[in-house]
Amino acid sequence: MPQQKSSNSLRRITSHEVALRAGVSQSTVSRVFSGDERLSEATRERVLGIARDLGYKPNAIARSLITRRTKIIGLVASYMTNPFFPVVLQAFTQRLHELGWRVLLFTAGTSEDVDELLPEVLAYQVDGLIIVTASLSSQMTREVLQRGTPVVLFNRYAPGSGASAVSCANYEGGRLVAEVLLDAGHKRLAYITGRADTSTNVDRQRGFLERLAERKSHCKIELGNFTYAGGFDAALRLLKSKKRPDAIFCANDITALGALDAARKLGVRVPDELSVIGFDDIPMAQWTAYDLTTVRQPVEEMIEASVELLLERVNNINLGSVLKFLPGTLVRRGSARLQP
Amino acid sequence: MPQQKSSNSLRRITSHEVALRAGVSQSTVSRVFSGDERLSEATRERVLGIARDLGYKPNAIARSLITRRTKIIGLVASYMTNPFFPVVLQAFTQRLHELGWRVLLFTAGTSEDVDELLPEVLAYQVDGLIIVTASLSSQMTREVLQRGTPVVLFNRYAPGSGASAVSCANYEGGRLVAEVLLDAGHKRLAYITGRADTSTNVDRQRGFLERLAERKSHCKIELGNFTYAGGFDAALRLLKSKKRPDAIFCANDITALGALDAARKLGVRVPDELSVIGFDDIPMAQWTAYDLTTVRQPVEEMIEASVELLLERVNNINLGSVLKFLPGTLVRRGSARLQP
DNA sequence: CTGAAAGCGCTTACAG
DNA sequence: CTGAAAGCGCTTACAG
Repeated sequence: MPQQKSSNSLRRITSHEVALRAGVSQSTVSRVFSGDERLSEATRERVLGIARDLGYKPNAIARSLITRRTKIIGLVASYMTNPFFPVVLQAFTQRLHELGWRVLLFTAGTSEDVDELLPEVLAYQVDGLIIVTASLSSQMTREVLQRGTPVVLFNRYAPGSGASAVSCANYEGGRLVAEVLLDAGHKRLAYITGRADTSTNVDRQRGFLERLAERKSHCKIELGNFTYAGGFDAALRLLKSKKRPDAIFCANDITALGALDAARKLGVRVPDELSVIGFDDIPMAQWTAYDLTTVRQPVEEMIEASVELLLERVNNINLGSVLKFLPGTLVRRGSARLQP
Repeated sequence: MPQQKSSNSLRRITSHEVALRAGVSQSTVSRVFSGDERLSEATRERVLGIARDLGYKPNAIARSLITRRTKIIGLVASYMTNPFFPVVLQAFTQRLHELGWRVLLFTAGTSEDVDELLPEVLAYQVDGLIIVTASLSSQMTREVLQRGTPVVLFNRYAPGSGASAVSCANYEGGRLVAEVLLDAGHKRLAYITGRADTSTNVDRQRGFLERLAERKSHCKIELGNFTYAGGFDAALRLLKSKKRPDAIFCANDITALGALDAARKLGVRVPDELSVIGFDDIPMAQWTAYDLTTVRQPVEEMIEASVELLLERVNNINLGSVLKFLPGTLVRRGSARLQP
């Protein structure tokens, strides 16, 4: 097949050309595609037919300029190494697409990156912003909200920032884990932390410790940093210590998988000698090598709630901010010895 | 803090307002931000200062309309359950951001979804398209290319479609695995397939089988579907059969992890009784529970090459399509008994 | 039910 | 070095 000449096929079709061929005004063509009611069936059909023939589709950029709505949501994500986030990302884009919105994606390593990147996102006039686990500086949050762009934080919250947020009820989740571990008679408890600057870690830890305290118990704490390697190393330290724990609660699943592999390496039998509980319920928690007992985040409901909160505020900028905490549920698998 | 009135802060600042305050024409403001050379330092500074005070940033949508360039790349991805793709996604957005491009994200389950979604992407006048592992129908590919939007396929290719593509040298990778397994004296080989309709699976399998045939060997084949569960079940079938294999090559890493867990469940010792080799080198391949020997895809180079191919074609639509295959490298870990 | 016209917020020849 | 003006491709009052 010879190299195809693209000279004429390159011309993007506009509503003017469709109008010309259909013998109507450009306004009429526009009305056909903007869902205007008052149009005779005849003209609508004719325009639609010609548009189809020509492969015409309205230019969303031009439409955005005049309507001052892009129908684009900016999605800022980080920590893609945690398998929880691809799942979340996928669910968000799926849901937003279903509702007719587009997603402009930003991934960031650090929160400074986010602050630098955000003006670029805003230049594209996104109608709203979803921040998945990346953290926004409170100053930037204020700026964004001030220009009338609603923000929803997912999996973290920042009270007083003006941003709405949807998160798992991490505090209650932490309490729940403390409860079931104590109920099952565990005596030497440990917690492997996530990043100290995240509300997820802070709340899970606080819930766990507070419930332990209420029941006159306590626990060792090791740093884990929300990573597999962090969990592995932390568990190694715990399991090699003189009074080895008989139960470890990990700040999230990926940490717990590391802890389980540490136990496996040391020959510590799970769950007979050691119970391990995580948080998230990522796909790997079900893998037979792990069979991880964990607190499941209600991802679907969290996504649904986030999108709803955001789109409400896109439509009505005057709505105040809302913090929403959805309860997690304990998923009992083989990595923890619990009462039935 | 009382509810803040947003009535006036909601007005988006335009170049007109900046011009007014700076006592210059709107054209001049525009020139400051479009990097026009011929401007006195004095006016440039003054405009910049006022813009900063007002929080002005050019509206990218308006700019896109007039320049007919959005600086947006559409990224279509699927199979987010395979940990390889989040890594790729992250790397792509990072790289494109560095170069000043934005990413409009589309995730799709099936290829029919992609075909349906694509016109929506195109409505936003994306300057180029990267398709990560999702498959585009050849008809849709043709349409996209015809309107002058270059396409790069990542991790698959479609010769004759007109789309450029970057992929790992999967065929050679398959041959390499055959070679090292035979060299180490393995006698009973098996291959666990991925999805039959993907070039990655087809090429890895063909390379593996052809090299085996050249060395007068052959292998069993089981269906794995590129998933953990698929790998697990396939390996279970293989390992329970009368003539149990002593080496399994898996179409990708996630499949191989399933296979390793199947071996673990049956008490088959790795690598003494069984060698397992994967393809990709996902983060989990390093986990101590797996320590997977695998063919590493040169992700960084592949991303770099894809972005380069794409942007070249964005700048010059007349460039022909190019298929690029980058060699993978064997990463020797503990899951296979190989010669040093 | 339909058209002419204004305008969204920019860039960029064209003059000077 | 700078300004006035046209125009990117739409939507949407305003008339009729």
